[in-house]
Amino acid sequence: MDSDSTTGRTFAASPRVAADPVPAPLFAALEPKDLVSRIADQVLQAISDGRLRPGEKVAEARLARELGTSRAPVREALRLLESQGLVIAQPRRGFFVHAHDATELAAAYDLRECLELHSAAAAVARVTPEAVAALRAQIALLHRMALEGRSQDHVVEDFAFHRMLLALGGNARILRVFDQLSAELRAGIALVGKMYQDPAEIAESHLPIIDALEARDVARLRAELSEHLRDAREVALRLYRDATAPDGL
Amino acid sequence: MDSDSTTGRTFAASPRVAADPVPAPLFAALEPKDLVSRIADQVLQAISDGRLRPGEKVAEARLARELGTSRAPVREALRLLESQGLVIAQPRRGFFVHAHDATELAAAYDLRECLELHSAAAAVARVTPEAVAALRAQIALLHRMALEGRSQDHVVEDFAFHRMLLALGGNARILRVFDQLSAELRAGIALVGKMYQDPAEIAESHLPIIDALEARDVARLRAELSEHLRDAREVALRLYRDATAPDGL
DNA sequence: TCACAATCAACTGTCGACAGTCGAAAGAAG
DNA sequence: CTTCTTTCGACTGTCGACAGTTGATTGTGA
Repeated sequence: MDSDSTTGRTFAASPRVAADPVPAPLFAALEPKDLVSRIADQVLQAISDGRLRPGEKVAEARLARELGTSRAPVREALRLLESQGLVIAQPRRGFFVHAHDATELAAAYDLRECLELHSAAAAVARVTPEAVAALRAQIALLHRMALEGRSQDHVVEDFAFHRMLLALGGNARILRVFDQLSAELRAGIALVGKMYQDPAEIAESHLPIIDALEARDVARLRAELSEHLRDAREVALRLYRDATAPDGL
Repeated sequence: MDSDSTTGRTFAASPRVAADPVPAPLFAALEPKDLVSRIADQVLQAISDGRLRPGEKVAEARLARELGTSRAPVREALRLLESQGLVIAQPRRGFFVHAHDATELAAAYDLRECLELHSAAAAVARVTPEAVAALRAQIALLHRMALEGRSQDHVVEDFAFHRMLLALGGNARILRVFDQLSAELRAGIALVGKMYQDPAEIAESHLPIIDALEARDVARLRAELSEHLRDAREVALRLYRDATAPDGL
């Protein structure tokens, strides 16, 4: 897995894009073997994998038993995920995996478009040949995932690509919002999983974005991103409806 | 206090702007007397008031003693605030009030501009005479705060105005990000507190925004917002530097 | 007086426990 | 056989406790 821990407590940014003016730390801080973070990651994984389905209850007592810990760290981990919108707490009833509706999904994509388009200007201003190379490498990776049929990883790396783009913008705060957002969206996408658009085609569709970035053409970059994201939203919404409609009837 | 609980667990949106297509609930859900939320609000208040200064340690044991509760709910509340970036947990060391630097402050304002400009288009499309009236009423409130010299409340209501504007956009997800963001910014602003720009002038400066909105002129609204926010950022950054420089030397 | 080591109080991470609550299963009444 | 009531298991909210750690204080030697 290439993205960060996605629990909102990001310890180190992706090292592939030297976007921030940080002096490139030689050593990443040892991940403090934080029980809470590990539990949060486990639950996140379970949601992303679809082992925990939307609306399903996440009983802290049961989770603690299975993980072999006490309930205290489990509760804290769930609160962490709650603030990210992945689970919601109903007082005296427990935690439940957040079940999104189409409206929320659309809103999330709208927010995503907002962030990415805004960052485009800064990205163009700060882009370097190395960054472009890294982005192209990421697309190559996407292709590989497509060929190997690893759709789950494909989604992950797709988001990683967009994250790199955002990182180029240099706004760490925006990056944090995107991380939260992508965790949610990935969880939503996990629902439909296999029946995804042709992955190779998706990989392809990122190339015009890189081209526009390399040409330092803000308007074109914005246009390409806008179209790309609109497509992604379209696909996601359609898949969402397909996945939920049969259950509803 | 007019804004919501700002702990990220928003139970009801501001009722003054009928932006969402929600059927206007007659009764707000009774606030579940959630110990965790109340503790989080207390700490948030303390940070906003400046009783807890940036960088200061927030000892959960001490907090629990003073609040008369056990440490468990205090820890959960602090985790909640951690995920909002208001405090940071250092493993085995405890929680500390997040001390922003100028870069982060600028990034936060950048994100804010991103959200508000993006929502402008939707706001224009969905604006109603009632919404405009509510916004004008809010500005009147701002004026009153200015006259009465209640600068703390002035800041709160200023954010409330912008929140109303965003609510008009109809994207609940964006609203959530803004709520987090404004909690952070308010905490930062609380630092400087009294020496704020002329409050009456600030209240005045919102009027062109409403005019552009009423005229349903997206471009003008964007321009006005952009200028307004750039000013706000300028002031905030200058105040920040003034407030921190003397301490540094 | 200053640098360094031993000491110690306070705090964090985690645990197990208890009371109250919720929802489902079991049982009674029609 | 259905519907309402009762019962019961499992779970949540909160608490106090214990072990290990941290930062500061005190004490020691030069």
